[in-house]
Amino acid sequence: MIENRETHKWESKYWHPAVTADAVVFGFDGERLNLLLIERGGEPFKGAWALPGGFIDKDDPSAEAAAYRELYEETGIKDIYIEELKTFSDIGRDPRERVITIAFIALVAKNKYRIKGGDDAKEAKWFPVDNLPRLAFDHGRIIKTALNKLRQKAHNEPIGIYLLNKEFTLSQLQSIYSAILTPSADNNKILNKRNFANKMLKSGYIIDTGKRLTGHPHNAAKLYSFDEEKYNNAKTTGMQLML
Amino acid sequence: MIENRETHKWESKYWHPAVTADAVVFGFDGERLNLLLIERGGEPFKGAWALPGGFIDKDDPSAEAAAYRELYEETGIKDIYIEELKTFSDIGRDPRERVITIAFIALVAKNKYRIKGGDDAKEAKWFPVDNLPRLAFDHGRIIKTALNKLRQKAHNEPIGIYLLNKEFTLSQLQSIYSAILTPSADNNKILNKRNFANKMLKSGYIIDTGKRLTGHPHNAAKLYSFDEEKYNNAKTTGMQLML
DNA sequence: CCAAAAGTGTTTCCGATACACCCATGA
DNA sequence: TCATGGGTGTATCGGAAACACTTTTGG
Repeated sequence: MIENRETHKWESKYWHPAVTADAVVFGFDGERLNLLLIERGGEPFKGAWALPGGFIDKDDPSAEAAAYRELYEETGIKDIYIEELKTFSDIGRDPRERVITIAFIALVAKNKYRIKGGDDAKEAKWFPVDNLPRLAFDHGRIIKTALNKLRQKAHNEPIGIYLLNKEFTLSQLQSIYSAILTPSADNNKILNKRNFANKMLKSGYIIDTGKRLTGHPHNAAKLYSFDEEKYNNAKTTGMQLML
Repeated sequence: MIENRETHKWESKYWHPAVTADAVVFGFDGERLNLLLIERGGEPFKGAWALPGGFIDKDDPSAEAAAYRELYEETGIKDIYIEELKTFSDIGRDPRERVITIAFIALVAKNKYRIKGGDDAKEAKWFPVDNLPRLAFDHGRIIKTALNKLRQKAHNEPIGIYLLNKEFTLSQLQSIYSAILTPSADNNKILNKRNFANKMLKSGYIIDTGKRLTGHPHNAAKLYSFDEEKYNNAKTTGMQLML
């Protein structure tokens, strides 16, 4: 959110609302699913934490581009997976004026970035999804919606990929799925190492790089990468992709 | 879209765009998937066909409510399944001014309504999805997106239900899935009567009403209904719902 | 030498699929 | 009586799940 922009004026037959683009940014710390939030410096909800985002500018090419821009300005994160979640348009979401929010889900390889406070020196910080601070506006509801969608998607799409580095081990991938699906019943199915590996490798777009990850007191794990092209083919051909 | 509203004025630090709520309304004529469109009476795109919808009013409780209201005003349809699809926010979507559109998918039991022209006497009409007229704005793109999502959802959710009356036969339901999934490869799987029936009945939320549909030169088909409560339970418990 | 986690072979079992056949009805 | 579509029993096959065992490495 850039301050000190000149004032905008309108006159129209139709009402024009304020519109923001906010992102629910998920990361993975190796054990739990995390969420990137920004501490609010001013009223309303001063001191509470909010989703990265802000008002769409008339020069933003699209809402998605706005979410991307805001995220970069506020946290320095870019080059990530981003996808629309849902709009939130109820009356009373913001005490100042009516605001329509277009919410996005973003998936980041968390360790790839050292989060810095944004341009305006507000603090950005990762929180485990099961231990969130006080949230501003209706962002708690947005996060809940995002979590549901993420869990849903985990069944059909290889989203875990986007939370890891380009090269990853199967157990890293598996622990992500555990973290995402934890409250769900079908936990046990995934927990089996053997079956998880089978499913991933059979899919055809998890590629063995030949490299291995060393440095722990046990067998060196194989490093895999994700073949996006093969995945896209599979996606347009048939279905039944993940777990 | 109600005309003759008083003029709105603003002044704000942030830009405020015009926002519409449009619905991609699907129906089923017993054979093919249909789409409800409205002929445009004025410029731009005069004579082309557009999705039902219009500008969100400041009194609409939400974007979804606005889509619902517009649909009712323009076609008389209400009490239907409606769900958000995606927003479309590119520059240049509307030649007059920048417009952000929140698009919805609606599913209707087509034969339940006799479509009348709306308040403003514009014509509303059903078209088979594979034979659409000239479309206004970027509505062709929106429809394409909606079709993809519908096909996607058909695999995981019992959406076919919403295109039929409260009571329906299994073959009606099956022909809907054929119509939705037609271009897809896994057509053959569904085409088998036996397996389709098995899958539906095993799910637990397709209930035999005990009644039967007579009047054709063959066996009277059983009428089923959809148990929404059981479905919602199944949904929150596990997954793997449909085809 | 042990603990911890990687990696892989194999059996079992259930569910999806395919096929087949009978039934009811109106023309 | 016949064409049409509804309804249902069941054998087969493949893939998911469960289990078990070996391997590697740092402490």
